[in-house]
Amino acid sequence: MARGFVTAEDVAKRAGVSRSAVSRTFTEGASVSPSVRRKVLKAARELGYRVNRLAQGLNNDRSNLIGVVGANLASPFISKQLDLLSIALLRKGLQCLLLNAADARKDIAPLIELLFEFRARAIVVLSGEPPATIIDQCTANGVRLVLINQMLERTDTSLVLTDDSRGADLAAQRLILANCKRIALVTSGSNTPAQVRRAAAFTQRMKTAGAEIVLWSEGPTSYESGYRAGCALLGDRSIDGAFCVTDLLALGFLDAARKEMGRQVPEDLSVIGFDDIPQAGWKSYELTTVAQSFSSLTDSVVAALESADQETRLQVVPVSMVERKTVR
Amino acid sequence: MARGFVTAEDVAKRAGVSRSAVSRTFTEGASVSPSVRRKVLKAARELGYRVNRLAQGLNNDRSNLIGVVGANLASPFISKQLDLLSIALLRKGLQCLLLNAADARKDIAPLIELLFEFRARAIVVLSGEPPATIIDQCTANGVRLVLINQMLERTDTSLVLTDDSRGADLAAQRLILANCKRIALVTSGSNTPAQVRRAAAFTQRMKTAGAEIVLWSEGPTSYESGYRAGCALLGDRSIDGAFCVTDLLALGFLDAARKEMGRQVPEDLSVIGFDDIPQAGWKSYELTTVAQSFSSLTDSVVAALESADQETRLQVVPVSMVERKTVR
DNA sequence: GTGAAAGCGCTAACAT
DNA sequence: ATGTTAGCGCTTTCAC
Repeated sequence: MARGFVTAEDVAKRAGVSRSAVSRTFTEGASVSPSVRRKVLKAARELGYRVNRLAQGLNNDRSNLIGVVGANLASPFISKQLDLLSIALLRKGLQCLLLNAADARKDIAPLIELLFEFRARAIVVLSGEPPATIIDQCTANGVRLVLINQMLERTDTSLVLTDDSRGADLAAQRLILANCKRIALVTSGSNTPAQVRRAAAFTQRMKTAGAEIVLWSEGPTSYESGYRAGCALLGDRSIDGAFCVTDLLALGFLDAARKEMGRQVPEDLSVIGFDDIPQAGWKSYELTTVAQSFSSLTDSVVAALESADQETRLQVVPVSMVERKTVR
Repeated sequence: MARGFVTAEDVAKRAGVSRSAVSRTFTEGASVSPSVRRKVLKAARELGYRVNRLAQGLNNDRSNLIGVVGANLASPFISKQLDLLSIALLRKGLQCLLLNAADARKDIAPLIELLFEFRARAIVVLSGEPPATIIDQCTANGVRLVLINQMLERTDTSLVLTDDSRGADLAAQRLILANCKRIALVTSGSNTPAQVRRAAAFTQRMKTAGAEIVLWSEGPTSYESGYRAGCALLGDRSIDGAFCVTDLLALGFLDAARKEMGRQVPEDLSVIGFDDIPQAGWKSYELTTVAQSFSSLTDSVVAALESADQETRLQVVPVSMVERKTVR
């Protein structure tokens, strides 16, 4: 015992009770008499006792770690999500084991297997989709899996989905209202399920409205990609509207339009984004965008984590149009 | 055994060896013959064996979890740091147990104690300063503590510090070079050690240069605070320069100057920030700022984590001026 | 309500 | 090099 951590046995000795009494005092809903309980608590406080979660977990064959895997943690959207989620988990007495999938992107399987080693209670996937075999293992081992904004249709995972189609539809309607005729649809080369859904719904709606669409889909989902899209597309002066599937793209696009291509927004170009990240509200942009509620997204994840049953819980988080100043 | 995890014993049986043989094959630098090793690996693969880190940790009295505690995870600066750090840790075979101090701010002690319960190998504090008693416990238990941008002077913790004074000095020099006479010094009401150091060094330098300083120090460290500062301060037309101790503040300040107070930047107002967050480079801002290298910051943290000795390792990460377009 | 004892899956002496 | 054994700190029957 090089390290000086106090054990339940130490506490038991000091309190003059058995070690099981100690265990019971720290176990929710175990039967201990008030007097024993008091003695134990006192001794524990004096000694600075803390349960060893490793031993606890070993015993129950599960920790109260929640595995969180995601990439792109520095992006405004993901970081906001992570911020809220980590707070919510802590409040629920759960801990957040964060695995950055930056290197793994395509294959988050090893990350999830690592989480198994820790006997994670549940796993939240912020971005990326795990292979089927991994999902099977989760189910087999009773590890609840919560996927955010993925496509997957299985009955044994929880899905939290933004209402992408509705959002894209809202954007389309607004652009039509602004009387746009020729519209840039800006997406990234990564084509995440969410982006695909947004683009599809938008295209659909525009088709029926009889507007023309110019599609751009290159590079990572970043400010720079949006900027590049703007520079490339806006040479065509007849483009009078744009829907960017992500605010980050929209912000870059906007800067290209104004700083590089001499466009007036919203006078001769209307732009709509998606997500409502904090920067969208900054005075230099005041981007009109489709907001997804960060807090209800987090709430949904937590609800999925807590739900007892193993069945699918498909939760869709609502969107709303936030009007600012980039649409006529 | 409701849950179907495979144990070392299962593997041992299948491979026809003892369970210690299994343990050894999965332990770095243990002596196993190639043939046994092969058999074990084969059996393990077939069975889908994964070591139980909980049991492993219980045995060694330490996990390979690195506790990361911080607040404000959604801010560009912190999220970038977290992104890099979580990647670096994963590469080193370490896991990141993330504790959001949003609720705890003042008192991160309970968070660190929680980390003790998990037998975290080391603790990285992204923001906030733990009380002395907690630091004692870390030392006593051999848990290395790495503090970022804090003030603390103790011999038993690792400190990673940005070269704030040098950075502030660089900013001051640049503003003097731009011939500014009356300068706004914008900081937040939270007055973190880093902010205090920057403000102090800046004031110092300006005093010797004979320039006037108008101090602002209110609200949280955010875009909005910077914006408010700009609106409040720039009514005074004689102010011709500004140093904001954080890019987020600078961006808000900049927007207030241009959008609200009718200032031309850099023509009649020079602005410098600190940090070089991604948004500082966006075309709407092109903020001249003092950059701290995110990657060397991360490298320093990892180095501190890995160093064998318990002694202080004060590492200062260098800064550099990045000239963009907000200073004359 | 309480204590004794078994066992969670693993690693590390200790023998062989 | 390999197997045997003894814990790591905890929870949970099982008697009382």
